[in-house]
Amino acid sequence: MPELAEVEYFRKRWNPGLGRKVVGVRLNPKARVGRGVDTRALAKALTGAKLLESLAAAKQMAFRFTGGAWLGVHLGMTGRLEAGDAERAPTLYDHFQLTMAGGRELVFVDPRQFGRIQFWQGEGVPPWWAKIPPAILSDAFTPGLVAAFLRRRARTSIKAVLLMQERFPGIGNWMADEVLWRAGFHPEAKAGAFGPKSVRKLHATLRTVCAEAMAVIGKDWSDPPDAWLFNHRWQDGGRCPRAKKPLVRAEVGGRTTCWSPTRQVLGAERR
DNA sequence: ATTCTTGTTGCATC
DNA sequence: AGATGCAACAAGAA
Repeated sequence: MPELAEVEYFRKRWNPGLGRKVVGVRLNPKARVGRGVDTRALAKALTGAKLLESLAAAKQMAFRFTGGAWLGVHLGMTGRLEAGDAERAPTLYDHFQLTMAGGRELVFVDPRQFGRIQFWQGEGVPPWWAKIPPAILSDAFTPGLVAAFLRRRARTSIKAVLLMQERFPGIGNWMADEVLWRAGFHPEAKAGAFGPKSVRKLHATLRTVCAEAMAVIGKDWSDPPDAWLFNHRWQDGGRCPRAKKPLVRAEVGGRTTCWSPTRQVLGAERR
């Protein structure tokens, strides 16, 4: 589920822990979400440390603690963050949990366990945080970067290319479809076929969709307006909110993809 | 019972 | 060497 804006939403769900000290760390040792993590070092560093701030970028979150300790969280497909008190009923999938001074519990829940946690301690920011590519909403994300990337992935469908985190951090399946639908490009168009005008259109639409998603979903998980593709893409018999014609669903780039055949026509990308 | 899934990675192949 | 495609991971939902 979690793409750019959902991740920002979940980041804030741990806000009740800000400024508080960790009094307990629990990682389900059998859970895959802890793969590759030095559990003992993590527990040692976080116990007694104070949570100073949280950050979100792409589909990644970072929680910074005193002592130069950082906890990274990636939600995978089904992960979520929750906060509660001692009254909170545990779920089968509470794989990682921080108990904070005052009794607040910060929990990472993830049934499918495609998500994971990371840990780092030292000066500056963790390497896995520093290497996240420039955000789509940042000045560093330019049409030139998009054009160069599309050239390199020339023979791949634009749908699959938009899902590549190394250039489009935070874009997931629904956002990719939303962008292509709004910009009027067929998901199976080859990335190499995009002309300069189409690259600029794609770049601008990426920014718009990210900004609107952050304002609506990232803010408080409000329901997106019906003018978005989002509300129609999974309904059987769903109709394009602009063309009012039936939407199509098919697998493109290995993922279920939804588009409006009257608005998204192969060839439009050549301009 | 079967097929589906808003993500990523590692590996085989081109 | 770099690009491309796909199975695998796990488990709930329809």
